[in-house]
Amino acid sequence: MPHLLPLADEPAPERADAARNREAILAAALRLVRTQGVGCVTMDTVAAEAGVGKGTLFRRFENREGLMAAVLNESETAWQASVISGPPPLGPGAPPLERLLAFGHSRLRTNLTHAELIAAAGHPGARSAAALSFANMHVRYLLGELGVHGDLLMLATALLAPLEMVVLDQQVNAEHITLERIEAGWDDLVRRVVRA
Amino acid sequence: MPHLLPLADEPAPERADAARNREAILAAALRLVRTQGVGCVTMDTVAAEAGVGKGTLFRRFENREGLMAAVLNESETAWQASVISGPPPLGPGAPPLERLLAFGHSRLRTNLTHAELIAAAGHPGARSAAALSFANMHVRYLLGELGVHGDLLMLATALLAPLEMVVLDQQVNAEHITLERIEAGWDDLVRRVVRA
DNA sequence: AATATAAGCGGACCGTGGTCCGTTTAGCCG
DNA sequence: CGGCTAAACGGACCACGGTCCGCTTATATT
Repeated sequence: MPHLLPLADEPAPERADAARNREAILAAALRLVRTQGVGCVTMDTVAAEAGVGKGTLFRRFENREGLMAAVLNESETAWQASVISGPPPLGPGAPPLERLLAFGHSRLRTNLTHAELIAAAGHPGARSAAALSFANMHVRYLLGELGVHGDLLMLATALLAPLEMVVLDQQVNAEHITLERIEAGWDDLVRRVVRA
Repeated sequence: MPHLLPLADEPAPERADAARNREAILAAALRLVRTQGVGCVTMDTVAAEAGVGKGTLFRRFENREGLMAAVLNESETAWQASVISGPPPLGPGAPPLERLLAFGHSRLRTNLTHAELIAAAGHPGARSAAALSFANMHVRYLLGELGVHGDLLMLATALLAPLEMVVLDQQVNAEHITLERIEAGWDDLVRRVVRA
């Protein structure tokens, strides 16, 4: 019997070898994505590169999408940090409207930069609500600062939606709309929503 | 040498057996989707059900997504018809704002209804720009009627974006937001954009 | 009707994502 | 330190999407 009773249901601490493997896999995946491009990274390849069996890989990361989501998360985290505590106008210090506009532009570029990875991470449900929910929370906060009234959750979602890759991809790759026009369009949308 | 010179580059008329097979495949796919659900419909199954070889199937419909897009298209077409020439407020006859609101609600329900199929048809780039571009054009038209000024293409895209399945799925399945709230949120968005 | 030919056909084959299960090992306890 | 158990491992195995290529057949032409 264990000395310390498990409080609530802790997700069971990861065994040392498990942790080591998780890191090895993530590192391998990151390396391969960088060198070969997302498309060429197969699960077998990653397993080989990480020096583990395929089974291990699938136990740590539920499936390919999960692995890609984890890889994507590396950069996502850095981006979130720069939103929370980076230099203005993206970070704190600038007036709310400027911050909101900067946020949109930054998100736009970031998404476009990681387009392949985002596609491979698939369905946002899989890539944890985390990313999406962070963005939503931040926009909601800025809308609040701007004195906007109404259902802020919905409003934030509406502002974020046109920045989703599904939409962006269509605009950029099928309709050949320039980045500038998309940015301008988004700015316009924001101004209409906040009635500035 | 042919009697009639090909004007421009006609896409070469489909051979009779080819046409027959295309229909057989589509019918089989439709039947299977209805009875088994989208997830259980494999390409082999469809081929078998249609009584054709796998190769044939892949020649007619580039890939699984293409086939699903074709199946989806059946209902999509009917929906488009009801938008263009159905009864008001969705169809013509009602004032533009009412039509726009009705359009959003209808689109919302339709997307939710075909959620699985839309996911299986994947990437909107594949499911031809057609569907998306029809919706965009219609919204643009209604915005024009409403006397909205600005980059209507972008505005229409912004209004359509929150109705995309990626967004809806997140809201309904992860955040458990009610349909009514989503509708209300969209109505609010529309009113802000058109400044009604 | 006979012939030519390009379009179409089908199913063997392949790569990749994902599962399963017999074997190994980390962590704990006496 | 030796033994025990649950967790983790790894690679054989499977299913499904997608390709390839030798054979068949619709259609046009005479």
